[in-house]
Order: sequence, then structure tokens, then C-alpha cells
Amino acid sequence: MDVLVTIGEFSRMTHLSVKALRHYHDVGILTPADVDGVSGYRRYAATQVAAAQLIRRLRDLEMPLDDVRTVLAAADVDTRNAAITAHLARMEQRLEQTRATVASLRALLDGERAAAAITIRHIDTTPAIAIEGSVAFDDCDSWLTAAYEELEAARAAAHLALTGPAGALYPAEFFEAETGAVVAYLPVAPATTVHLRGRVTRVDLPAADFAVLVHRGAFADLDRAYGSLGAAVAEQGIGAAGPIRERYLVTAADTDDVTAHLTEVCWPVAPRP
Amino acid sequence: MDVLVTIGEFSRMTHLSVKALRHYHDVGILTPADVDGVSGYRRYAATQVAAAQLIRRLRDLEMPLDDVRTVLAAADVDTRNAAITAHLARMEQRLEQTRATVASLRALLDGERAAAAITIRHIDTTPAIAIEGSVAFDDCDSWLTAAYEELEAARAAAHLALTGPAGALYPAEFFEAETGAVVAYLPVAPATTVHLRGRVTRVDLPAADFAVLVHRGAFADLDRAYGSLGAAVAEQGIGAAGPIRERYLVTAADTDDVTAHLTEVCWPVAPRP
DNA sequence: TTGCTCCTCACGTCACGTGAGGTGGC
DNA sequence: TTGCTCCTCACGTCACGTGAGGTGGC
Repeated sequence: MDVLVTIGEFSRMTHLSVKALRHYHDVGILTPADVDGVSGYRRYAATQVAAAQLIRRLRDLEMPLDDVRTVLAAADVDTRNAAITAHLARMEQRLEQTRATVASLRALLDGERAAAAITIRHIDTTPAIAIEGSVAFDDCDSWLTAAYEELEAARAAAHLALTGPAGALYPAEFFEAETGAVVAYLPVAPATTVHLRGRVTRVDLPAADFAVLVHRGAFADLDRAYGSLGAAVAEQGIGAAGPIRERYLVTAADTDDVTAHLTEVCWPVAPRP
Repeated sequence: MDVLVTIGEFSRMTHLSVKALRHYHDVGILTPADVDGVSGYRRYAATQVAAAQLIRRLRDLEMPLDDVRTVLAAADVDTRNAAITAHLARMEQRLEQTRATVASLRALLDGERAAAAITIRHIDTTPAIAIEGSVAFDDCDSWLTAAYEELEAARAAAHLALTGPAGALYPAEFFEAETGAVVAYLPVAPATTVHLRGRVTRVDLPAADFAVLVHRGAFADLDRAYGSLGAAVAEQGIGAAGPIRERYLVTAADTDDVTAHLTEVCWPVAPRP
């Protein structure tokens, strides 16, 4: 026979607040062993302490309740551990982003100046292979990594020659709504019809005129290049419609030294008359 | 004359979403340089990009908007940097807690067993000097640290002899509502009236009977001791009212090796007949 | 019998995101 | 003139916390 305890005692035993325990009951994460039909009093079994201890740790690690439910409902230990490991990996990523943001904040406060030159450039039609997807601003890095891996595999398989650095197109919506149709591309030599796998398609990036600024450093600081470019374009009143183009000249794939990373930001402008 | 841009352009320049920019306007964090009286159209000045860049970094570091407002309104650089530094320090603390929680989760999943013995003990009236305060569960560590520092200074100044390990009293409310009147104390030799500074008072902890379990390891795992104690007390039906008492036998002040830390948890029980 | 514990709503918090429905500007 | 951008509500999200008002159990 299980020992049953009141919600207050269970709270003291598990360090979960009474309000939290009631909430976990409501959403079906931790259902009391018994609920009195007339008074509604919840009774928890001593054997439920183990589940509560797991819930508390997962919640302290900010795992969403839906995921916690999945972990608790996991049939076998492997499924459970996979879900937990995945969450820990996501936390690692966020930690890395936090580190980058702190560095970026320090640089901003220290008044480090990019002092880069803005040039106006016409870019011709660019034959490329590409992957398009609806991407959230915060997921862009990992989405790009996967996309370029797939693109590179397709390029190699189709024996297409690279003609320049990898790049991507970002529509206004991507910044204004934090989600949009991003196009990752690899410029390749124009080719007759080739068979491409998966999400990869053959495209021609349209010719256009851009204000261009090369950003040196981490992606976390990229907004500073955008600020300079946008200000210059607005000042001269030469803004034009169309997606912003980024080209990745030197990336983490080339060197671990982020201060050496180079990203070209191309902001669409009207052609000079 | 400042260049003015639309909210959409400003969004692209700063990587802040349009919705976020409108929200920052609503709450007075970033007011557009101009708002059209008839259409309500917001116009941002290119010079506002710098403020936006700071806001974005602070928000990425999860600084609350009220604090962001304080930073932006800071008259001088020192005030501003102090607020930012304080936030970074809070983040460091949370990071440390996350590390501890991950370790605690690993230990739980690995099935490490405390296997400690529970004893029943009568504790006599304990003369002590103490500090009481309303403490939130999550702030307990730092509150205790400050409290013991103040207590120790008062003890030394009053030439009172320590008679045992430092401890604290935790009412049920502290666990059930995550906030409660915590008492941090140092047991001292009974003394005639002495002059004590600040929040420090002279108290006698009442005699009582406890189920006692010594927990070895980090505070993050302390709930496991509570689970074992609560279960044992419930099983025997000997629970009694009164605050739970913790005694800090070996702490971070004594050794950096958390696996050597010892915390005695005393759960009130009814005296044996 | 008296508190104390427990109960259920209903609403608040925080920082926006999600539409709906409508208007202004090039 | 036609879209496109911008506008303002009103409501939703997430995981509880905060009372209010009321009842059961020792």
C-alpha cells in the first residue's frame, strides 16, 4: 500500500510549489495518485516523488512543459534520454549565443568602430543552386549550416564548379517579422539540366545594384553593418526593393578566429541613371 | 537634418522586428523621432540606430524592459555600465545554477543513490543570534551568504562563542509558496544582554524532535533528502508542525569539493510517547 | 470548536506574436 | 490606380503567481 500525502506535504518533499503542483495536475504532467471525489483534495503517493524530482530539474533547465510530458511518457529509457540530450544540446547552443552576445555588447560599449567603406556595385545575373525555406531569424545559423551541407553534396554529385562564395537572400519580411523565405545558394557555372537531389534547385539570381559593405567579425555584430548600410542608403535616397543578399567570404568553416570572418552585406539600391 | 526612415526600413537596419519596435514605442523605450499626426506613421532617425543596437543586445541577454529603460535613461556612462555589469553578474549566477542543475539531473538519471540513514533526534533549546527575512526560494543562496556574513561580524564584535554549525529555519510556506520567512542563525553560548548591530537579534530556537538526514553533495540535490525524509515521516505517521531546520556542516566556505559538502536536514516529528 | 489546509475560479504577468480590419503613400 | 506599407485594436502565448471567496479535516 502506498503512503499518500497532502499537496502541502508533497510540496515540501519535492520543493515544487503548491501552485505548480496544481498546474501540473491540470495539464496532465503529474496527476495525484488519488483525488477525493467530494472535497477535491489531492493525495500524492510517496512513489511520485521520483517523477516530481525529474520534473523539477527539467523545468529548472527551462524545458517546455510539453517536452516534459513527452519525457515522462517515454516508454523506454532511450527515448527519454534522447529527449533530454536534445534539450541539453539546445541549451548549449543558447549558451554559445549568449557568449557571442556578451562579446558583441562589450564591443558596442567599447565604441569599437567598424569604419568600413560602403561601395556601390552592380552584380550580374548569378547562376546558382539553391535551397529555399521559411526560416525564423533565431534559427538562421543552424538552418544555413544544414542547407550548405546539402548544397555542397548536391554540387559535388552533379560535378558543378563553384564560381564564388556561398550566399543567401533575405527578404524584408525576414527582419520585419523575424521569419521569412530565406534562400541559401552556391554560385555555380551555368550548366545544362542536371539532376539535383532533395530540396536543391537550379536558379538564376537576378542582376541588381547594391550598396555593399564587408563586415569583419562575428555574426552577432552583423546588425552594425546593416545599420551603416541602411543609413547610407536612406541618406542618399537610393533604396530599392528586393531581398538583401549576404555573401560569406570567410566563415567558421575557414577559420576558428571569428575576428577574421568576413561577410559581405549587399543592400539593394536603384541603378544610377 | 536627420534622415528619417519608415519602421520597416528601421527594422531591417536594426534587426528588431516591427512588432517589437511598436512595442518599444508603446512602453517608452524607443520613441520614434517623429510620428505623423494624421496617419500615425512612425519615422525613425538614423541616429536612433545606436540605441536600437544596445536594446537588441540587452534583450538578447534577457534584460527586462524596465531595466533596459533604466540603462537608456542613464545620465552618465558609469550609471549605465553599472546597470549592465549588474545584469551580467546575475547572468553568471544563473549560468552557475544551470551547471549545478545539469549535474543534478545527470546524477538523478544515473540512479545515484544517497542511501543515507534517517535518525530520530531530540534537539534542545538552542541559544543563537539570527537574522529573519522574507526570502524567495530562488534567492535563498545569496540571501544566506549575506546573512551569515552579517551574523559572523556581529558574533565576533560581541565576543560570543560559536556552539555548533550555522543553520536556518524554513517554514512550510517557503516551499509551498516559494517565499517565506527564513531565519538564518548561528548557535552561540547563552549570554547576558549584548549589543547587536543591524538585522541581528538574539533568539532561542525552541526544543523539538526531528527526523534527521545528512545530505552529502550540492544544494541542487537537497530535494532528494527532503523526499526521503518526507516519505519516511509520512510512512510512520509521525509528522509534526513547525519549520524545517537545516544545519550546514560542511559548505563551500570549507571546501571547493561539492561532493564533500554536508547538510543536515531536520524534519519536525512528534516526540515518541 | 477553531484555525489551518485545501479547493476553485478569475485575472495578472512579461514581451511581444497573431491575426483582423482598415487607411495612407508612391 | 493598384498594391504595398503602415496603422490600431483585441486577443493569444507560456507557466505559473496572486488574490478572492469558500469548504473540509483534525
